Amino acid sequence: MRSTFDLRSSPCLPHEFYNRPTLAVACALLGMRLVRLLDGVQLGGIITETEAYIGEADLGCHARSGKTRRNAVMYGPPGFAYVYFTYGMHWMLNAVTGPQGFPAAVLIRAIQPLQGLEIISARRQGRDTLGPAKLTQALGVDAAFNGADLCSPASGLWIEAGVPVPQSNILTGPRVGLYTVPEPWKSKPWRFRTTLPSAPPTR
DNA sequence: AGCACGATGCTCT
DNA sequence: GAGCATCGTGCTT
Repeated sequence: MRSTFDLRSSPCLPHEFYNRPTLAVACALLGMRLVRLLDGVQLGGIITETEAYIGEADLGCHARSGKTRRNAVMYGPPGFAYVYFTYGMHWMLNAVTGPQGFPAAVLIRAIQPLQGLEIISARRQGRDTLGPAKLTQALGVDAAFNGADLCSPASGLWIEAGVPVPQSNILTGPRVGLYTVPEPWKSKPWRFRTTLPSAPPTR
């Protein structure tokens, strides 16, 4: 039984994990474990839904109009958090992917809570964590984490290896909420979901 | 179970 | 000044 946190071998996925085509990373992140160290307690869960946003050519991506102050982190090295604010109240968490200089990221849309269940439930007032703004609220992720290193526990927010998700358990579909984005970008099947590990409800 | 809508503020043109 | 990579409530089937 392992009851203590092993500081000698970092449990985090390495930066190279993210230095791959964004679609590959979006798939590979399913089943991985997102962890937030909040007030000395680990809150975390299995990533069950992601979306890919790929380069300036992708008109659904925030980089569609080039580099700005908001999206600058996406142009940086892979394995860092791109966190932005939207709809006047919600924070969104992305993992930057691909080589430095190429603006791309994976939006983490849902987790199934695994660690710190009571705190997560309290922060969510008993409601679910299936949704990009819901999970950031559950874990306490906000502007302070824009640019955070997802490959180091020192950042307080990282991603570890989790449970393997076979290809047959991955569902794809169009990305959510891109109402005014022109085709073909609006319909690209760049949303990925899994029903593992224990069949959370879909939304 | 599914729609309609209001909340609320930052970013970029 | 417009447009958001959303959520929760409340109302209708």
